Amino acid sequence: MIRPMETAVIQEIITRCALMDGLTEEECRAIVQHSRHYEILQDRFFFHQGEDATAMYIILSGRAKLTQVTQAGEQVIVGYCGAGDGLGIIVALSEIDYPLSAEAVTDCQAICWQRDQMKALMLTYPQLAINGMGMIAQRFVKLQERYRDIATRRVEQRVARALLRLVRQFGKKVDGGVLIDMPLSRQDLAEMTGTNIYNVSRILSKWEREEWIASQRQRVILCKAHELVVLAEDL
Amino acid sequence: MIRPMETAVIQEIITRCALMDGLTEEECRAIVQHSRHYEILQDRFFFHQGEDATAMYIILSGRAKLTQVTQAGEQVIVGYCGAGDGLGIIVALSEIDYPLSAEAVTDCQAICWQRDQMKALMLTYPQLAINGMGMIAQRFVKLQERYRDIATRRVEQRVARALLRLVRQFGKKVDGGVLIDMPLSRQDLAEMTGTNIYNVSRILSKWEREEWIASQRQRVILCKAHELVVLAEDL
DNA sequence: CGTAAAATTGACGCTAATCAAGGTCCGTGG
DNA sequence: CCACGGACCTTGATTAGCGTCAATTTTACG
Repeated sequence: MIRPMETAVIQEIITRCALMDGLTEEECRAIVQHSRHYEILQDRFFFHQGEDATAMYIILSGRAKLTQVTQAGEQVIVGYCGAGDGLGIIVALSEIDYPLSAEAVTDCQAICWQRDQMKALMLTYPQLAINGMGMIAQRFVKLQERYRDIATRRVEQRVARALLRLVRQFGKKVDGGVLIDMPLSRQDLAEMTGTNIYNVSRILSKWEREEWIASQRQRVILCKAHELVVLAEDL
Repeated sequence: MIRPMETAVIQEIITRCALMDGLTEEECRAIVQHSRHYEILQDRFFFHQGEDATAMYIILSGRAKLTQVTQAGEQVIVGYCGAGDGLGIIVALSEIDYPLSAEAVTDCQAICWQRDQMKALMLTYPQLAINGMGMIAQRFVKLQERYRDIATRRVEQRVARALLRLVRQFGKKVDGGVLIDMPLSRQDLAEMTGTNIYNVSRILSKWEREEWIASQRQRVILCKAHELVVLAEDL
C-alpha cells in the first residue's frame, strides 16, 4: 500500500512544478483544490493509448513510462515521467484521444483534474494554459531530438544517449557513480532505442567490462559518465 | 517573381484554415489585418533552427520543408507544410527558440505575425490559442507516429510510408496515378526515413520495375498505391 | 528451494551502410 | 545550337552492423 501524502506536502510539490510557474501560492492552492488525489500501483496504467481522454495528471511521486504500441504489437517507449511532470496535458488543451499509454513503473501518487475542470481553470488562470503549452513545447522539442537520434545514430550511441538522458532526469548519487533511480530492464532500453534486448545486453556487457557502468537486473549505475558522453556525441 | 495574391483570395484561404476554426469571418478578417504578407523564394529559409523566434506563419501557397541538423552536419527532415499549414506556431505559444529550420522548396506565399502581436490576438480571441494548441497536438501525434515507424520498421517500409503520407498531403491526380506535387529528391526521401540515397534509389528502382510508381528526377508518381499500402502496413 | 522473469552469449544470416564508378538530366554561357 | 559543369540518380561490390534464433545462466521472490 502507498502511504498517503499530507496536503501540505502535496501543495509544496505542486507549487514548485512547471505547471504553476508564475502563479501565486494562493492561486496554486485554489487550483489544487479542484483536483483529486490519485494513487496508482506499480504496473498499472494511468490511461491507455486510444482511450477517450478525460483526465490529466501531475505526478507527485513515482515514475511513469510513456509507451506506444504498433499494429504488430511491438512497444515503443516515448519517455519517462517523474515528480512534477505532467501526464495527458496535451489532451487538456485539445480535443484528441490519448495518443499513448502511461504506465506506473513504481507505485505513483499524482493529482488529477478532469479535462473540463482543467479547461475552466485555464480560463480563470490563463497562466495555467500558457504553462501547459510550454510543457508541451518542451516535450515536442525533446521528441524531435530523439527522432533525430534514432534516424542518424548507431545503436550503441542511441543506448548511450538514452542512459545519459535518464541519468539527467532520474540520477541519484550512490557510491561508485550515479544510479538511474527506477526499474529499467534491457527490454526497456531496447524499446527506447529501437533495437532488441540482445544488442542492449551485449553493449551493456561491454561497458561493464570497461567499468563505465555497473548494472544488475533492472538497475543501471553510471560510473564513468564522461566516457559515455564522448561516445554519445562522437567527439 | 511571385505574382501577389489579392486580399480577397488570401482571406478566403485563411478563413478555411485550421487556425481559424470556430471564428467568424469578421474576427478572422480582424486577425488577418494584423498580419504581414510574406513572400519567399525557392530554397530560401523562413527561419533557422536555433534562431530567436520572433514570428509565426501560415502558408498560403507553396511548400516548405522542416529540417533539423545534427552536430555531425547530417540533415533530418521532420516534415513538409503546404497551404493552410502553420510554421512556428509552437513558438507563438511558448518562450523557446525555433527548434528546427523551415525552407521553401517552392516559391511560397504566407502571412506572418510577430510573436507578441499573435499573443495579444490570442488574448482577444481565445479560440485562436485553442486552435493553435490543436495544431501542435496534431503535429505532436504525427511526430510520435513517425518516431514509432523509424524505431520499428525496415527501410523499405519506412520509404513506403513516407510516400503514402506525402501523397495524402500533396497528392495531385495525373494520368497514370497520383503525383506528389513538389520537388522531392532521393536525398529528401533518405532524410525523411533515416537512410541514404543508395537505398532509396534501389528501392524506388525496384518499385518502378514492378510499375507501382513512376519517377523522374525530383518527381514521384504513385501508380499502384494499394501495393504500397500492403507493404507499408505489412498485411 | 523451486519457478519464472531477466539477462547473457554464441552462431548465423540478412539488411542496409559504405565506397566506387558511371550515367542522365538540366541550365548556362559561349 | 552545342558544349560544359554540376546536381541528381543508378548500380555493383563489399562489409559492418544488427536482428534473429537457440541455449544457458543468473536473479528475485514466494
